[in-house]
Amino acid sequence: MARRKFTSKDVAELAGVSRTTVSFVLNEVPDVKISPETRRRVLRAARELEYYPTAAARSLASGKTQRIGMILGEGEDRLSADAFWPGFLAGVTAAVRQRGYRLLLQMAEDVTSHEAYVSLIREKQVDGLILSGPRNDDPLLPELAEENFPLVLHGYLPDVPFPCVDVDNATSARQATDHLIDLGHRRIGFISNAPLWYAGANDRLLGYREALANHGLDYDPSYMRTGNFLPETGYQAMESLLALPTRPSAVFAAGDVIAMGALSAIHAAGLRVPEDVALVGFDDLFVAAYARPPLTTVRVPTYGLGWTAAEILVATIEGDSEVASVILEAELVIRESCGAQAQAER
Amino acid sequence: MARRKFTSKDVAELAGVSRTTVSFVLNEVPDVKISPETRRRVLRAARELEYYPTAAARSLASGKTQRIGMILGEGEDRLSADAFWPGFLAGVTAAVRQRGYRLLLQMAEDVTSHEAYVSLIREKQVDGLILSGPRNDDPLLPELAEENFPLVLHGYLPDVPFPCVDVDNATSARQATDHLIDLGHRRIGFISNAPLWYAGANDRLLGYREALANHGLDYDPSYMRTGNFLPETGYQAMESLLALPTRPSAVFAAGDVIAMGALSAIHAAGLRVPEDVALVGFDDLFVAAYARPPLTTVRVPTYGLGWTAAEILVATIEGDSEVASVILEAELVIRESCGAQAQAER
DNA sequence: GCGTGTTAGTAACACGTGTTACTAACCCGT
DNA sequence: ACGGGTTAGTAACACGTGTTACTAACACGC
Repeated sequence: MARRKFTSKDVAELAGVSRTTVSFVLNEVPDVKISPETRRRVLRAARELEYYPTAAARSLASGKTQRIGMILGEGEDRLSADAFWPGFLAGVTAAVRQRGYRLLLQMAEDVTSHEAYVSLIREKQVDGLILSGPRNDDPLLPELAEENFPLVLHGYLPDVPFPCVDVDNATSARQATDHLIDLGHRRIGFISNAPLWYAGANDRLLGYREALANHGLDYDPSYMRTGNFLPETGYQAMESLLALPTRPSAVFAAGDVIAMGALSAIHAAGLRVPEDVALVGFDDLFVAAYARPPLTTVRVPTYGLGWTAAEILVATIEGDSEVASVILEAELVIRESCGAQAQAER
Repeated sequence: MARRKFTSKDVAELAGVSRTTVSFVLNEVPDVKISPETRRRVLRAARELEYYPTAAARSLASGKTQRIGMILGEGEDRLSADAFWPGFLAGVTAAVRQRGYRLLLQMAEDVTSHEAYVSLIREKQVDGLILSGPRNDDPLLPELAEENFPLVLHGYLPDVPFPCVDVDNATSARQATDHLIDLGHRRIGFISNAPLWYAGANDRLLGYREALANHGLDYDPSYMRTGNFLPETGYQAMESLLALPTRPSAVFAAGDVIAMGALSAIHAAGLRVPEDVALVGFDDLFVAAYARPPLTTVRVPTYGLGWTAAEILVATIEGDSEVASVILEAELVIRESCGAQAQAER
């Protein structure tokens, strides 16, 4: 059967000191005087017994859990299709571990029901929370702000009292659209990656419109479609764009999953990419590089976003400083679907 | 500032009962008599104070954490590329949540160092563990077995005393190869998804060889290559296969990521899929359906695997019964890269 | 009226740690 | 020799819950 679990009391007895001393030594409490000799005895005893302090007892006594929570707010169908958050999660776990924390992962079927994370917070399961894909109508956010609960949002929201971590969606979308315009396109369609009440989706639309405006092009709403995470929605959106009297010569699909659906629709219509329709995506998922043709897209530093979010959260928890939102750079990755390479060869 | 956190003592006072009674009522302890009247008073008081029991205190007293851990053992580079585990993780979280548990996620840079999860277990952070991609030379496994620590392995290992959850790699690989043979191919190459000391990778090779043997075909080692998770390794493997004096007419790439790399290599060599080289993958990642041509592959029920692993683990923890390993079915998904559709149209 | 159950509830201990307030011993200058 | 400061360490309480052993009140059969 399971061998006996040793407690700090056992360590204390073996080392011939009090339990208090054991705690002082193992936690390296500053400003407390312990002779090198006893310190050594305690460490040796702890090692000999393979002593690990019980997490629950430690939490209870100290009020800290050394855990942070992360809520994935999107539906499960999206999760399976979305290659975004593996990188994000990898970044979070790496940063969190380096700082001596652990990660509690929770999925919420829809973001509106915050049932998922109130209990996490109220039960004191975690010291802080990373909230991914939040909506600003969540009534719990102001309350948590008032309590000074450590919270970091992934996905920028205006007018929230929490630090946000995100990519500059508007600027990146503008650059992607600029690129298509520079290649000579004038009728450029847009397919959003998600409904526009997602701040990120809306920002990408704004960047697209800004690029048009900067080049004296009118924004024509009939060239705009909204996707909804899944490739099928991209397929339908592109189908409908291709059915227009004068179809766009290029399309900016503001998400690679959507772009993959759009790509299928173009091929299904018997058209070629980029000759008949140029295409640019967003996210640089794994799939983008291996599409036919390889997809020009905006590379989002998922790992960096995760790492940064976790860093900020831990800093907030430990009161290191006043931390603010961080906006990371995204980079346009030019492959073949936009037609730039073909044009360059000419 | 943070509003005062209420304890069960506060609930007891408000309801005019003892703290013990509060505990009995809220935990619905069986075989204990509480009058409906007081039960109602307690529930009302708890609701009024928005009482949530503190997780740490509960764990300490009961010895249960209501948490399970999960270790992702692969390198981070693989994680970013791999669309396998989002589905798996979604399945785990869903099952776990339904059973009233939470999920602690931990990444281990390499599987051999079990440093990552000994502390999880010894600190009693979790009641049980799901280990993904384990190796059977881990010296800690026998020790944990002796302690009866609840553990479920994702990825089948022979001769381990723990329940495993996996897909039947050998059978599925055999079926995939059968399919190519049925299409008339005789020179069929093989590229593994990972080094062969991964049990899963080796099983897929065995299935491939079994199919050859069943049809009276010789296994020719010069047609075998080992991939290593990343698409580049698939690219190189395929390049080297194409350079053979008589190149294979079909290739079974035992992982979609590898298959994508292989696909690139075939195109780069100026050859067509499936006309010049037929290709079959494994996993049915998101990318498979959107490759050009769409990839014929083996669909692995990632969500189901995750769900099942979690179910088994919780059952083990709660001592529900003696549970054994579960092998789920994988299904061959026929698209275009194998050439079956083209052949059917003829 | 009296033992025997049953009902409804409670007092008290256990869980394993962090941390504050206190002390005993020793050093040192005068 | 003696007060004041430093060193090295400890006793005791706090954290918030689960749970066992106990009791007071009441019903019931005879």
